[in-house]
Amino acid sequence: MSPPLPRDPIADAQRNWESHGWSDVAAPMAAITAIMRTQQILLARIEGALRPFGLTFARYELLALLSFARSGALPMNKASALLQVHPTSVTNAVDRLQTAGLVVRSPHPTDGRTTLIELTAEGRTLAKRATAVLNAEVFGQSGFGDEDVNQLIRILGDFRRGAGDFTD
Amino acid sequence: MSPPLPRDPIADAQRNWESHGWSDVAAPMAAITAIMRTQQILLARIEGALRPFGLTFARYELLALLSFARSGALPMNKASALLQVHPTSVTNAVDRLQTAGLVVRSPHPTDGRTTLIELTAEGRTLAKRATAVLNAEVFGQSGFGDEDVNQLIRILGDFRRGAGDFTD
DNA sequence: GCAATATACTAGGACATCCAACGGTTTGGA
DNA sequence: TCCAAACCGTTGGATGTCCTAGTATATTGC
Repeated sequence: MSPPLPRDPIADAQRNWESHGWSDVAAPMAAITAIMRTQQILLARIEGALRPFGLTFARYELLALLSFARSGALPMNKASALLQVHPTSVTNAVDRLQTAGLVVRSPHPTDGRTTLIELTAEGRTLAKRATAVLNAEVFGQSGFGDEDVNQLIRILGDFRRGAGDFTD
Repeated sequence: MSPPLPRDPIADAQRNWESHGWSDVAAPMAAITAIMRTQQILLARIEGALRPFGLTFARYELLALLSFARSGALPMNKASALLQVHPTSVTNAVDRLQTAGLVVRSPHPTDGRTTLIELTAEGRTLAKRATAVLNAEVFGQSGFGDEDVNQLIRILGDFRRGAGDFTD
């Protein structure tokens, strides 16, 4: 951990934007930059909590998604759509999870094109243990106030809907 | 662009958390996951706007930072601290910017350990043009309401201060 | 029924990030 | 004064993401 800076670099950037005649977009610039930095901080916390399990965030998300599917199995394209990541990223994650014995690939019974990803028993127990740690160490100590959490869910939900993630 | 999902996958995840007895951390989980996804969307927009200039977001941030330094030059460790990224990331970015003729490395006049990064004339003009495009295409059309922007700046500012980014 | 189109996954390359480790430089305490 | 500790930037290795292209399978239209 490097020591804290004496001043908020994003607030400084916002002031720089304003003094250069870009006042109309200075605030959105600051908000977007803050989102970038916040994501970086949160990702580091999450990956730190998952490291003892040999998981990354991408692989954990896939495990968690499978653990919520009633059958414990999903087609790869479905996983790609629900996680909002590129199909190649799913392929990469499945490769490593399969090597670790946490999931297995199996052919789709009727559609020869699609591949099913299925949780193994070890995968299911590891997902449960990893979720418990994430809940305790990250989500339970997020640093956001309760009301701020609700604001974030609403603001970012509006944004994601507007960006075409979903229609609700 | 894949078509929008019929339902918000993050809201579904929040419901799954609640139905599994993790109601106390379901909301922060949803907020944090939403930040992850929002960052992904915004990063894709930014990189799309910068691609015509041959810049990535990391390289643009460095160019912009240098353009605001009065002398147009900064030590690498200073840039690393202000951008909140690892020194190796700065090394990587400087390598590519220098190859593109946008910055040059120069030795520090008094401290033999440190290297100064300095904007070239082309680097300065490219930074200005790229900023204009980012302002017009990304920051000016963020999709966040004015009041939401202010909320984000405050909420994420509080979070970053609490995470040790700065003391203000 | 067969060709054309669409869909699903894989392969290889480009980038960025982090970590661990390594020489070169500076600083501060013995 | 001198040597150990701290600091600075770079290198190499591992991960993850995206993109383009290619291969195999399904579906559609004539």
